[in-house]
Amino acid sequence: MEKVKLGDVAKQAGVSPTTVSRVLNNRGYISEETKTKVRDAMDTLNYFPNEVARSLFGNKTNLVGLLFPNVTNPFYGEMVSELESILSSQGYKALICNTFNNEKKEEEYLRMLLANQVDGIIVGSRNRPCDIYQSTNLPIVAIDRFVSEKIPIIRSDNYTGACLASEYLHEANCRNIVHVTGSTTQEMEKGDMRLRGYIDTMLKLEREPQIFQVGFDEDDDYQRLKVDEFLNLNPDTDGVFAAGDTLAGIINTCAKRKSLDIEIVGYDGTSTFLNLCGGISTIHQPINEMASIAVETLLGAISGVYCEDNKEYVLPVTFIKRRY
Amino acid sequence: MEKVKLGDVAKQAGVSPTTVSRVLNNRGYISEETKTKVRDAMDTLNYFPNEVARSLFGNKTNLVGLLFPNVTNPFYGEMVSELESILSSQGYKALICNTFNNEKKEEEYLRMLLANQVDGIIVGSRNRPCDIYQSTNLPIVAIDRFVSEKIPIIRSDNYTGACLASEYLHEANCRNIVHVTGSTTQEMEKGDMRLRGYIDTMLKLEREPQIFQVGFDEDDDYQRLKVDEFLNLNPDTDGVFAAGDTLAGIINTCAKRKSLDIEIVGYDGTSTFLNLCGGISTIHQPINEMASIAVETLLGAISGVYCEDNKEYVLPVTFIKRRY
DNA sequence: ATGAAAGCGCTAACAC
DNA sequence: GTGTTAGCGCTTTCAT
Repeated sequence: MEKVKLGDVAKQAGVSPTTVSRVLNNRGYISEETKTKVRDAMDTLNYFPNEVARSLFGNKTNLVGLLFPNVTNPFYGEMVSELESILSSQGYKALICNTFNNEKKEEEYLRMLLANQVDGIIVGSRNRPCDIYQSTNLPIVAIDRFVSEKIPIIRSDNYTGACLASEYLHEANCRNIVHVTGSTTQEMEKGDMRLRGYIDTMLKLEREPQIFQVGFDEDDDYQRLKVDEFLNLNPDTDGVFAAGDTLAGIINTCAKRKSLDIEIVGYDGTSTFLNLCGGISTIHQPINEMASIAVETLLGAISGVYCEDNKEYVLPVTFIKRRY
Repeated sequence: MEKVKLGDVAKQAGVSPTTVSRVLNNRGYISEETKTKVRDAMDTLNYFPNEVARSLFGNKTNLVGLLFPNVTNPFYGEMVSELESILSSQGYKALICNTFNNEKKEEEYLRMLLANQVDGIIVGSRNRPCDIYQSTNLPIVAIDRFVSEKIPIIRSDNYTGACLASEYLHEANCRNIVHVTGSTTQEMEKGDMRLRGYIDTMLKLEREPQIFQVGFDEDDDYQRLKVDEFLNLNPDTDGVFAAGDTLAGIINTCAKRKSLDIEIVGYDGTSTFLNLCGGISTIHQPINEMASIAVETLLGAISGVYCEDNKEYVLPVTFIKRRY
């Protein structure tokens, strides 16, 4: 049961390879007669073309690299799922890469993707971008992350989302509102619009911002430990704006175990979170729209559409209130 | 900034393409002198080999197809994440395919994967297997699903897991224990060991099994609706073994909204679930081990290791008790 | 120890 | 309308 190739079909149909190729691609003029002859041959031999050979010739693989921290995180999971679905509907295939926010891994993956001649990349890793991004002119778009001037960003309105969350907690009469975030370095803080939105809102309300940082690269158990520790030291906390839903869930569990009643607002609003975590409010990012725009922008770039420098697509978020 | 190819390196180094290829692959005898000459040329030109061309020649792509319902589901998300990580560490790349349990989609993806010359496939879709599986002899392994005699299965011990869950609910003094499952067809019920474990346990305890089926292909909102309806009709339900954690979460939310106190046990035990859903017990599947074995088995098959017919790897589960 | 030439499976000029 | 030929970028016999 050897692999059937174009030449075999040609022989079977009694024509030249070129003719078979023409039938395959619907190019040039071919008589209906030979067309059916070739099609029959294909059917009986159960032929399908070798995409690797086609890619080599055409310099086009229809392959897109998806570079994200980890599909285990529901936000990235849903994003990747949606991206793949859209890409697939457009005839593209998705290579998945879990970077775990590791610069080194990201770099390796990038090399791999380039070597495999992907037509484009969608990147959502959150580590410092590596140098390769500067030296390639492969079409790339980024999700909620700055990579380089040339690479357009698709993100939700983090600042407004944070304001909504903070205002809600204020209006819910929380007395000690804390923002729990993954950001840990100065550099990250600078670009962290969720943090900025929180701080600005608190200041506007003439309240003191209170930030608690858990490393977002740390594993869940470590985060749980840190949160636990924090709540022990600050048992009067009664309002939390968490920078992500997973963190919100962890905080919720810790609070419940201590019988603390804390009003929590998360960020992301994935369907997984909405299903699993009924009692927690959140800021919903429009993942589907973000994915749509990301793919559209990428495929545009692939087909040569010029994209201005520092382009950003900022999509609106919505507050989802839930208290069972 | 054209793409650098092997020939360019050869020219730069003043040697033949063959020599460059030899250096690249560490084959044959080459003097240290030319080796460094070639390496320098590669460096200055920033050369990396075109994997598509290599694949075409070598008839090996190092590509593996991952065919799963949807990475949005935390179980598949973590499974795919883990599979990709392991594959990547072994020099393989992962093509992700979300089938949404759609037979037609699965078939399209399969064709696509075959056309793209993947070296193997790991499949976790739950629909009826399509015919292609019979006609190919590409290495394939399945996660918790029968595809064909030739295709080994890796699964957790669904039967024992269901027994553990049911026994727990019994011992927790639940008076009305219901099993909520996605299975809807007779065919599915037959192979559904979680269902069987539940029924057998109930009978052993001389209790009446009570099954409630929500379509597992339906979207979340529909499931929520069905569960809601069920709880309206059966408000005395105080114990539920849910066939999956997502379902468990949905049931939990519905119950809380009705202020019903229901002891729930889910199935999967993903880290996402454990993070987001603090109060619900579950049966934990060893996803990492399953992924390990799946990849090991697949790579074995790829390198020609024979695998007996109807091979099954059944991994032990653990009960995780949680009530905040 | 190195190079020339053929070929992986497919496509596109260019002929006829 | 259809076939002949060359070539995508790389690897590998087979010479030398």
